[in-house]
Amino acid sequence: METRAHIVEAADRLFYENGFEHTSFAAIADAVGISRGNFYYHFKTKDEILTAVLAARSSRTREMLAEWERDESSPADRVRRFVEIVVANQVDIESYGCPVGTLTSELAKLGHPARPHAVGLFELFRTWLCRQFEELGFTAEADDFAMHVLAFSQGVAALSNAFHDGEFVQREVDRLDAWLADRLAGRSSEHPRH
Amino acid sequence: METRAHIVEAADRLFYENGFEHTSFAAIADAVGISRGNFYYHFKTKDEILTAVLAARSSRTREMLAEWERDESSPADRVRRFVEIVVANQVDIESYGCPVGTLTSELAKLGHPARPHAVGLFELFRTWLCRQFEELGFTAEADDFAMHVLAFSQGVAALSNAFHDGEFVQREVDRLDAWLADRLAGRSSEHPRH
DNA sequence: GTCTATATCGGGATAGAC
DNA sequence: GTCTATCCCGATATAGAC
Repeated sequence: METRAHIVEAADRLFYENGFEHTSFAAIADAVGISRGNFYYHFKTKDEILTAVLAARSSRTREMLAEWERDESSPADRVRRFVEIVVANQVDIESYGCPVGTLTSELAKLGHPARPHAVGLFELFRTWLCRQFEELGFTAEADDFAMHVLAFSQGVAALSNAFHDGEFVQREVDRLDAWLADRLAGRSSEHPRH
Repeated sequence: METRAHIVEAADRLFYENGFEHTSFAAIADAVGISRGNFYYHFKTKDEILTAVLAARSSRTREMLAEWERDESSPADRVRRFVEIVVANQVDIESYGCPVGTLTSELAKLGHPARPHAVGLFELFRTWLCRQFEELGFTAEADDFAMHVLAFSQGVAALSNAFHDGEFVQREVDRLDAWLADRLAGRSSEHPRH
């Protein structure tokens, strides 16, 4: 039982670092410390383990978003918390890019049936961000703003991965924070709080 | 002689659509209409053809940027021309993402020695955009602005690939155009807007 | 320059012993 | 549940004929 969780954990990391297709069963088995034969007792096909990894990432993401919702009292701070990911995960992103974006892109090129499942990870962030903006009073623009923040994260991650430039990342974070502050400033004049 | 060019052309397209690692020699040979054996007369290793594809993309990009410089008289229009790529190439981007971003990301995960060569494609756009902003009078912020526009393109491409949403793309293009207009309006003023 | 045939290797997947 | 041994296939790469 515990072995299965170990496999998913190792595969999750290897898929992120080396890509889904490039990661062999041997590499996963090696990382866990079991034989290839034993591996097949837990997962019959490579797609099966991909499904398990996606499910694990999905529940981990849900937990993280719920945690942010508990930690940060204001929706604006929650959005800022999301924006900060590119700084908090900077080391990994510089080496391997965004876990969601790179996997979605790879599965798209492979024409893999699990692609929508990977897009579902994007949707978790999208709807969560959307809700934050709705709570801030942006009923009409909430999804537009959510997608804008999501696009920010993907753009910064892609170039952080290409150029390894921490100052660029910080400048973009500051820029988005300023954009957010502008939205909030414009809103309170037209839609005063409570 | 012409066969070599055909191979590079086919490989370029297949690397973009299906990814570098996923593309087999057989698939390239098939697309060109030659046998696998003949293939090795022109390219000895897979890395060799990748180098040729990167060189082809590099010269094609240089030509495109030079063309934009001839077509558009003002630097601002040239930047807008770049921004419009995500609309002009929307169909391909929805299916395969950005050719530069996805290849750079894949080579990073593979730990491939040609990765810096792929990053060089980003640098072509970066320095070109930087020069446009310099010509607009932004000496200090030119590279910052260039990277911001580049990040925009990567973010939009990634989410366009994930969600296939043309309206999102247009909204982001409009948003960046507005940002650019603000920069241009504030440039000669002492109190620039955000 | 182009072909067919083939060597070699790695990875996904299975069988069966313990 | 875990192991070793093995099958099978696809992919890189080579040899040599035409």
